[in-house]
Amino acid sequence: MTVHTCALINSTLVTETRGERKERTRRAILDAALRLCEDSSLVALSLRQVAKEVGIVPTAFYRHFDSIEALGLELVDESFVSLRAMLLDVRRSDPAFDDIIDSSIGILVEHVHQQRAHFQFIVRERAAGPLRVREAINTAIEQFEKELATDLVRLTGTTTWSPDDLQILSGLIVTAMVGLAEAILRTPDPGAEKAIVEGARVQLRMVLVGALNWRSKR
Amino acid sequence: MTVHTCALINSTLVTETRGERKERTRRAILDAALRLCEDSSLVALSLRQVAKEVGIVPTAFYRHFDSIEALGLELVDESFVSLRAMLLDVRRSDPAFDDIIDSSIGILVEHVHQQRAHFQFIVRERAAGPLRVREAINTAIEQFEKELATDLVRLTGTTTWSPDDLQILSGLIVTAMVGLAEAILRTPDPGAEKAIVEGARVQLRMVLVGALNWRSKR
DNA sequence: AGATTGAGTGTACGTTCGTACACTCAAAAC
DNA sequence: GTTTTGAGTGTACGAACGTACACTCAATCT
Repeated sequence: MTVHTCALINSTLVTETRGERKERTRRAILDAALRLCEDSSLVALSLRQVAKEVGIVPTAFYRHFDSIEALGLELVDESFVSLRAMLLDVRRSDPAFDDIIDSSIGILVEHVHQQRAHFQFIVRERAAGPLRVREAINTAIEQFEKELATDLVRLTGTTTWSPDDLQILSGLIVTAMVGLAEAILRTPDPGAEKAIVEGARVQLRMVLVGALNWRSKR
Repeated sequence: MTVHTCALINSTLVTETRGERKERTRRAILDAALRLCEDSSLVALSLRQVAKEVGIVPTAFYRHFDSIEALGLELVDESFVSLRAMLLDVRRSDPAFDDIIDSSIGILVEHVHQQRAHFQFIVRERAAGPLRVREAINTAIEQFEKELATDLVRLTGTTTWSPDDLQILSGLIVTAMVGLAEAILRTPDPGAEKAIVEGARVQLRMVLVGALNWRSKR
């Protein structure tokens, strides 16, 4: 004589397929992990903390990830989706030539604020995460450098620049932009942030001046 | 009827004052901590691990530090002694003008190898350490930027450069050099490292070209 | 309608954690 | 020579850790 209740799971009326439900929990785990390691690191994050935050029992974690490290790799992928969205924004906007810097930096700053947790995760785990996570992040950043290098070809024309030098310039720009993101993330005061962003603009202009006067191959 | 043995402590014949002995243990703790957090982070380092590594009982840790965080702050100070030694080397060497870059980078690379653990510690904990540790590291790096800025005055003459722009240029150079140190630390292969160092040289030259053609204040 | 599946449960384990407290015993102070 | 001091010991605790194992029970499959 089972009472056939219209089952109430997680305080939501269910017309949810099994897969949807699983995906929802999975998302909750990813979000909880991102939130919990915000002021420490993946390497100091325990499976039990995550489970408690999500509201599941510790062993249920394994239904979704093999380990915290595997979860971390997933977060890396997810974070770099944010970054790619940013790059698309940058490429889509097609400002006048001497506005490229201001425009790009503006987009970066906006994305850092909107995806603060993702950027913070990448910056932190790049230096301190589990080995595989660090590797994944650095591979992705190298990929960005290569893409930026090909973008630069379009801007400069390939005449005076060797591919090597383009790659190196690209690395310099990426380093500066990562540095800007880091600086923003560690600066809570909006006033100080404005100064930092302005400084980054000037830095990129300096690099641009250097680039325009550069002659490859010597 | 006490046997008056010539006491053997830590397998060393003792003619050690009490203070010396304490200092020795303290050093052992600092070294052990630096070694143990090499492939994780301070935030994942336990007092018990450190104690076991040193060969003392966990509670004895408190005779030297209040907490892992306090130990971390000490390691920051210690690490920056290494960095200051490097800066002294850079300033002491007084190469021909267009060798400044090569010379400075050479010194940096050498110090990164010789003080690998310290550099790695700073880079990792700057991003992922306990709040106070992160703050201490960033304060010290900002200090470096200011010092470099005053050094740059000597090189450029203050005529065409505003103080602000000098500070900004200094920040760019420091960012690039931190980036170089990070890249070296994550690159085990000496061949790949050579390419990275060469890239950094070119980057600095690009920045230098930009600087030479820069005109402050627009 | 009945059998299968699998996300989530509950209990239970051996470890490790930080820390409290009472101790030892040689160096340092008197 | 006696007292004091303090680095290091030893035990003991409750809490958190990862994980093994047997479970439930609704969605899905047949």
